[in-house]
Amino acid sequence: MSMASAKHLLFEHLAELTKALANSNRLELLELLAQGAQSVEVLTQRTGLSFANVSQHLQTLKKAGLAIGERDGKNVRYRLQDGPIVAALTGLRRLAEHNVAAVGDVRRRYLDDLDGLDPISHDDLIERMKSDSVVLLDVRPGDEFASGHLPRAVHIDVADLEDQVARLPKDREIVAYCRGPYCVMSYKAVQILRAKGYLVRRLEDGFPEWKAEGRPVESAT
Amino acid sequence: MSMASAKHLLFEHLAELTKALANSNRLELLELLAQGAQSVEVLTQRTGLSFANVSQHLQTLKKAGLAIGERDGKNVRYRLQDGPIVAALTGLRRLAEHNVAAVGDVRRRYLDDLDGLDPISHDDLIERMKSDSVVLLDVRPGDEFASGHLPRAVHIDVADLEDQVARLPKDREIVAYCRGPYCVMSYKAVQILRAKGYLVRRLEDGFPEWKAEGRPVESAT
DNA sequence: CAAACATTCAATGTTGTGATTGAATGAACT
DNA sequence: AGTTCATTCAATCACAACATTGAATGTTTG
Repeated sequence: MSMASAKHLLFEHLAELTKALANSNRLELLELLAQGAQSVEVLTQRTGLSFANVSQHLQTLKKAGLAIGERDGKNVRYRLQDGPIVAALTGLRRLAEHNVAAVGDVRRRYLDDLDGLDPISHDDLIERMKSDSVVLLDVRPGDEFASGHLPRAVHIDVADLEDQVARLPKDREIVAYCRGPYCVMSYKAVQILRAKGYLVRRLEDGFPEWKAEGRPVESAT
Repeated sequence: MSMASAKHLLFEHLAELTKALANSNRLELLELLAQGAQSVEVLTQRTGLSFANVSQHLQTLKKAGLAIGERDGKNVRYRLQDGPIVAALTGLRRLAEHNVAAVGDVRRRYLDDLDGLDPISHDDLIERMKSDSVVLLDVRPGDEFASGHLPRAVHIDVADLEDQVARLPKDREIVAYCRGPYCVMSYKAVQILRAKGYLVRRLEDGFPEWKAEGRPVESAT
């Protein structure tokens, strides 16, 4: 094999991997898998696709080395393969936001406008955590919180936030987070809390991105 | 437009962008464009594809907002659009090296074995540059060096290295770099120099990646 | 062992992508 | 103005990707 063809082979492999990512349904599945392992059934419900179609896309992801399926009783639970998958997706997302005007637009229109304040960056949060000057609020569903969350985060499902708002202090800033940059739950939480007079901001991105950067996380015991 | 469909639209856009990347020929073109602006003719020569085919792929890249074509006299010169394109590609490349065993293999077999020493990281190089304890060696063709290079880098085309080796000091470590992680020129340079008793290592990745990270560069005047 | 269930497989039709060809454009030079 | 050259466009064909359907597999439960 000549040097030139080896190089060409490399691009072929890279293209093959990229093709596995280049489908809106698979991107959505990957975002869901980034929250934690899920059965095909749950993924079918959340995406609204047909059962067989979800299974087929999962096979594609598996072949590309992006996802793993493991039998768990009657179900097969899929999860992300280890590795820099979330980092690569974040790179693509940033590129899309920069280059495709529509992407930035959609996000601004539907999400940022709900907020109005800049989200807090990961680095800034680390600083604030050192001085213990913030309270972290995880507003994802309970099972996702259980499978991993930011250190010392308080968990209140966004659906229960109105009722349980008293668990949060008013004298410290609250940083809310959820699944990722397109997840609306933390936006909603900010809305609710701000209406009640809390000092609250969103965390940039969400839990999967935080974890992918190798930052500290903890799991329910 | 409901919230759910907005989210779906987002994945659609993201998939569209990713599709533009998901082709080996376009990935190769992007790598070439990352070196600097090129005419269609030159790109045709370097890739070995047909003229019309290259043009067609370039249109695809343009539509996706990845490349720009500008008339320059008789020729149209294409270059990368501004933005985090190289960063996104680096993310994909790292993912491929991690997940697709063959990619790492090919690279090791054809490149790393030529070297044997770990490349120096960008952060480490910044440190070494502060103390002025290294000499940077740019072994790319002259025009690419002219359109941008690392600060105070010495330029010797790898083809002229044997002849001009005397321009390099033997009492300081040399760090050679070229186009990127799959570029063989810096490997070759290391081979040549090491055979002559120089203390030399490769820089991790190459010029486009360095620049994309926002690290200091300079251009010929 | 049979029934129920979750998942995968195989076959099909439709649509999209990539390469090739030759014609069309449009700037520069004579 | 007409010729030359680089590039793009339009038409075509082969082939791969996607969603759908219904049948097949394999696991738990009674």
